[in-house]
Amino acid sequence: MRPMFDPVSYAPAYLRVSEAIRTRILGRELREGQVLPTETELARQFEVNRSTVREALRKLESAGLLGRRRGGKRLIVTRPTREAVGGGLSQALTLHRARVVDVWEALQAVQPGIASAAALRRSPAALAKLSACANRFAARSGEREATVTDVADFFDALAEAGANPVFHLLNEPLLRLLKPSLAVIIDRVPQARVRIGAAQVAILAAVKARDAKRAAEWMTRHVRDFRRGYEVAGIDLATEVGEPPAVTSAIS
Amino acid sequence: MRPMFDPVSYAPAYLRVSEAIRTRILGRELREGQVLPTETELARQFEVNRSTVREALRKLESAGLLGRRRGGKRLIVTRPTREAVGGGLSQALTLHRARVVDVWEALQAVQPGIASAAALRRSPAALAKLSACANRFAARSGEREATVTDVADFFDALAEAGANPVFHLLNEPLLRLLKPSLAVIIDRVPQARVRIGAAQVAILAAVKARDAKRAAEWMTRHVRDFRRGYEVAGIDLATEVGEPPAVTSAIS
DNA sequence: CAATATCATATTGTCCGACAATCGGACAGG
DNA sequence: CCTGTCCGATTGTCGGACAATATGATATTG
Repeated sequence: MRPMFDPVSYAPAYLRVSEAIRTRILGRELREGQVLPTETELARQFEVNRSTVREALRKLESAGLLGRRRGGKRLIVTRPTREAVGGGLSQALTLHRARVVDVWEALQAVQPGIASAAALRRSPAALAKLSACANRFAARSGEREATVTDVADFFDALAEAGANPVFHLLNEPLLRLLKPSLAVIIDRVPQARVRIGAAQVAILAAVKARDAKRAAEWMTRHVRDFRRGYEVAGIDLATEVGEPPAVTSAIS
Repeated sequence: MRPMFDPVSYAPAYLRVSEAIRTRILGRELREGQVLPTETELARQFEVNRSTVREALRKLESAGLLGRRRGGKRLIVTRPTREAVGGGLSQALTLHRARVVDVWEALQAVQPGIASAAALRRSPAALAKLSACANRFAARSGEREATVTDVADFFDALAEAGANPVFHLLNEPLLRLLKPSLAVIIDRVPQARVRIGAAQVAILAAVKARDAKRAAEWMTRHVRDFRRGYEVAGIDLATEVGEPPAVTSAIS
């Protein structure tokens, strides 16, 4: 039978406090960079104990809505960094048992769109950055990890060039999850570097020429190449992605 | 000049504790559904105060890694729900000043891929669910909000049919951000319902026939239609998306 | 015996007060 | 201008306390 009443809702104080602050931030009443009142002051205003305020603050901190300047003591209003968002998302994807092939499929869907957005809207500055990424990759030899980073940077610069925050944010977790398997490809597929380099050059040229269609086409090929790379490298596509443990930020 | 030293790192105890627990969860040592030790016990094990443990727990709670059964007292290990992840992401996108057109562009890139994944891999059950969504939409009249939900449900069911957790997770925030503007379209564009309904039928047929190409094509048209809808409805594409304030979960 | 009411205990949510570490800024001296 | 010194403000952490209630065991009843 359909329940006659909804369950009565109750939220502990630390939640109400964090929601109150969150609402202010989302509503732009608290603007980015602004320093939050001190914990004692917040406790006074909300009429709760400082411990309660602190629990609320930890939630917002973890959501990336609050942060602090390096070495700073006071909390300031921030917007979630791409890294933070990407970390959360890739964490979630890991727990949802996403597989290498799932990530690849998503890349296949998203990247061509990103490439054409970049071609349409790239600024000279963004183009320069993209170009720098491609050059850095081309000049690299050996150094597996750095090479992987170069590839990711290229994708990232491309997303940035598209001037679409949605693309830029969605891209981050995908790249993060791509990296480990990409490292294996770089290691085991001799021609990988050459093919990636060629694709980057072609995409760069298309973006430079503001040719969205060609940028998307090359990107499609580029991503398809990764799949080929998985096969040649002998990576099981059904491998679950998982960030290497202890990659997170806290240090002793 | 390049700094000679890296900044010395220090992490407060509540962070170290939360990272320790997070690592255990990510490493599957703590499995989903498992109840966490009590706060007192954790405090004993980590050799910190209970207040400190609680701050750590709030962080993990906020990340969606811990939760509790409805009305429950003890914390249990959970994986971030799609809603939680989507909420965080759309919050971030709001603060990054994503515009309607940005979300639309992302949909345009992602949805065709989702549609073809669905066509390739849909199970009979998923197909039935998708079909039910389409029917519900078709039967709906008036009720703007419910109609919008129907549309989102269709997209969601499609993503689910694709059996790709990446798509499914990425889809949620996009839909969430789409909704407000979609509501306006439904309100102001008379032919919107008919066109959406027709697209759903066509996509459904393609998915049923396992015709990935056709599913993607229809989806492309479908999404393009939304853009047309924005124009007809007079929605400024540069409007920033923003969730309606106070939509969050906490109640007095 | 199954279902239910009763009760004791464990656990969480919240408060209070305290203190060390350190950040931020003022201030003085070279 | 850079450096060293001081002080107050603020955070991180602790210990203890208590009310409310979820949990699990036990007694009661049909």
